[in-house]
Amino acid sequence: MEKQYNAKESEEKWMEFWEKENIYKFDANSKSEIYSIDTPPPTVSGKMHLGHSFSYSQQDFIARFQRMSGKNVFYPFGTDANGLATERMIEKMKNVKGQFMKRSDFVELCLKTLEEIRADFVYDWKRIGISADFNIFYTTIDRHSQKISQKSFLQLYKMGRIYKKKAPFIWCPECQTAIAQVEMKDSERQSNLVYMKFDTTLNEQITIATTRPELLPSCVAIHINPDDKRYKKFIGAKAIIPFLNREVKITANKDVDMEFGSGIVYHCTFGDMDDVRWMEEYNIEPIEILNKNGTLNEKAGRFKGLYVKEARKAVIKALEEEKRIAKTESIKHVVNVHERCDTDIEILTTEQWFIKYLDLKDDFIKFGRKIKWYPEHMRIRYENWIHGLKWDCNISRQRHFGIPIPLWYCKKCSEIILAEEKQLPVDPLTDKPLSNCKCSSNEFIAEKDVLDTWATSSLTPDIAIELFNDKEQKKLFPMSLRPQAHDIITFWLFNTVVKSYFHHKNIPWKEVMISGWALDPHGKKMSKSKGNVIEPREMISKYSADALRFWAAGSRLGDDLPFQEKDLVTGQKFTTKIWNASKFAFMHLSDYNKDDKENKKEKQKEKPKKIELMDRWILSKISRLAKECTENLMNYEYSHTKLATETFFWHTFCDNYLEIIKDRLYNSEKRGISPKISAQYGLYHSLLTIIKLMAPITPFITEELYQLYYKKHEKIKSIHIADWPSISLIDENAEKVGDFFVHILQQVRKVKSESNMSLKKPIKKITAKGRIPKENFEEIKEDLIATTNAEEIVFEQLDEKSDKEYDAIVEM
RNA sequence: GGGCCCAUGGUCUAGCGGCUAUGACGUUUCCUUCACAGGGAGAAGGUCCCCAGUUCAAUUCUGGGUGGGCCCACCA
Repeated sequence: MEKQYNAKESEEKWMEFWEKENIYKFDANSKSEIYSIDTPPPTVSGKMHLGHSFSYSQQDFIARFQRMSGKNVFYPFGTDANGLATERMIEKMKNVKGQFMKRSDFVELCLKTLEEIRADFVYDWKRIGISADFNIFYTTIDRHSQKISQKSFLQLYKMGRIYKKKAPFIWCPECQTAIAQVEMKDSERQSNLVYMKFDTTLNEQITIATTRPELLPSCVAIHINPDDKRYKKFIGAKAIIPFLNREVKITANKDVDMEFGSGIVYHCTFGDMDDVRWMEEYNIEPIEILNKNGTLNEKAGRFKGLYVKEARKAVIKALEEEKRIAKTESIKHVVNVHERCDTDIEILTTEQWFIKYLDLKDDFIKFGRKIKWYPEHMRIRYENWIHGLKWDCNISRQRHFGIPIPLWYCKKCSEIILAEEKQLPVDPLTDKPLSNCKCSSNEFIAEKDVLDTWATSSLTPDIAIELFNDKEQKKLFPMSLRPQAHDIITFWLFNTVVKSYFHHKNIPWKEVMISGWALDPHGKKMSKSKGNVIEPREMISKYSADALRFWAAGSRLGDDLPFQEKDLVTGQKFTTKIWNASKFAFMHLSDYNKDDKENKKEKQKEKPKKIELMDRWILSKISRLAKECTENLMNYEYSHTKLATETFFWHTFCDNYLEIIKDRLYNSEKRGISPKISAQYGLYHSLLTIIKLMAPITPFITEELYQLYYKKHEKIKSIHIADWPSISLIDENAEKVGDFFVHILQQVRKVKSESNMSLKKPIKKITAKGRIPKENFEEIKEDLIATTNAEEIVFEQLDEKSDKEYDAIVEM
């Protein structure tokens, strides 16, 4: 055994070993209970970040625990390669523009490129020890996923849940596609609030403040709060739009904030979703002036052809020329931008596909309550989101790369012709329907839109399960667990419940575990723009994957944890310590079974006839520990397992137990062979239990130690498929006596330390006082003399009146 | 504006109606050739955010406040 543990070498070795030996392979034919995990497929655009290593480690603790507990773990791995994020990455990598290419060519390029980078991307997950079965692999864009996603679309269509509608929706002029609510993010910026003067039919001007003067040609009404005494008189009159000399109504609207700007709102097409709502409420016709690429159209009159930002300047200039600007204020405000490209979003009326689901809010909440949430309070976020839903789910995107919406339109009668399930996956642009239209026409127009990423990612349980045959599928659904972080409860989790509701009339998983986030050292979110991003690869090469996982086990499930590099040192120290302790143990266990011939016939061949009291003590203590850890892990409380095992290992096992048994191990000629075998027995089982309890958290070092010694006795190929410890050797009296031992030992150490003595220095006499039976004291006396290095120890029984449980008088 | 979570020695964290409040990092004194100096034995360091209530008893339960984080909505 090497003097020092080489984490890098060892971790790479075992990572390859696990893969080669198929340690984590799912056995579809096994009769064991299945534990299935619907893992988040990480987005391939970009490297693994620290947040990933945090939450994936946490789910892996559970996967490994369940596997060792005898479950047949179904743990597929997928990547999310669908959607805009990927499209943009490929465009950048290959220096192309999707919109100038034939769709099929572009998609082919994307698929090819993804194939090139996949191994490198997935490597990160393997490297931190994720115990998924990487052979059960999917990407959300492969043919298999396309088929399932399109099938889902067709089924929903036939259920009457899908409709196409022309409606104002959030639009990104840069990507030129509709986007979802969740794809927007806030961007705070400095803008000018321009106070514009409009003429009115009352022959008195009104002043309106806006940050978007360029929308002026699209103004359809002016809104004033009826409670506003300043402007009340204008209600019912008309305002005249500058440059266009168009009259618009001035209406009463209670939604108007009298405090903001001048207290008057000009209602445009469309400044925000309020404008859309008001349009319906007041039955006003929109005047759309924006093209899909963000330029103004002919309805904008003299501003036609300008991009929004240019138009803003031009309108302000024109207003100035007519002396219509009262003042300009510089304000800080928040605008919505597309999270992928940081472009200001607009609201445009386009034709989009929707899933109708607003009527099912109550059912979704009911389903949410059928799932067991860890931690429980995360369910409230889910319900909150559902309560706040205002629109049906938009699922169409006007992009090249994505899963095509599987239908055509009849050229003659405009009838919709759906693809048939047997022809999936289908691309309407290159494929044709299998039969003619009812009107007997065989000419079709392809639907060009593709499905939004979430329309597919919400099917990950189906995608994974449908890789198997019908019989196996039944065993796999609903899945046991959905692990993920809390930020995507509102879309990925929610959308998956929705799809499962429609397709299975059932919840997709029985339990969900929601991880927190890895934050920067000051408790702030990590982001590229703040420059506070920590690279897991760097941390792994500097410390180790085990150290990183050890850190990830340090906070309760659901809690965010600020990352501090020094915490990785703790994990690293742990691996060193357990390496050294094992080195010691294996040295003393090398002759263990050999010396034990007399018992070899029996089943428990290595069990000695008499187990010494202090060995019964450690075995009893560790039995309790194992039980506690098992219960904790059943409830996803891996942090308790880590803390309890770590503390036990370091203090109870290393500082005390190893010191106590040294004499019996080293000096068997003096102490006898039987006490030595007893110590070996205690050592063998307590260390093995510790290694097993830590195996889910630090899989590499524990595998290394298992392979070095235990494998030849335990005969199982890897510790990660060995049995979870169910050791049950509780001995209350041994615990009581052992605790007495430890207290006396501590007392002696304290006295020595306080007088600056070496712990090895002999002492004359110890008077050990306690409440244990005298005969038990005799049993531990020799160990106690050896461990404390005392010449003489006398025992005194403490009586009932004493306020102390233990006491020791040390004479030097 | 709405919701959720969190608040414990300098830093991070465990915990619980009653114990001297857990552990790690850091600080500090000493020890150490026999697994480990990336170690061991000690020490110092806390009004368990504030206020009120429930209780024989509150760091723990309830209400209010303050501060932080996240999600959602709004932002003319």
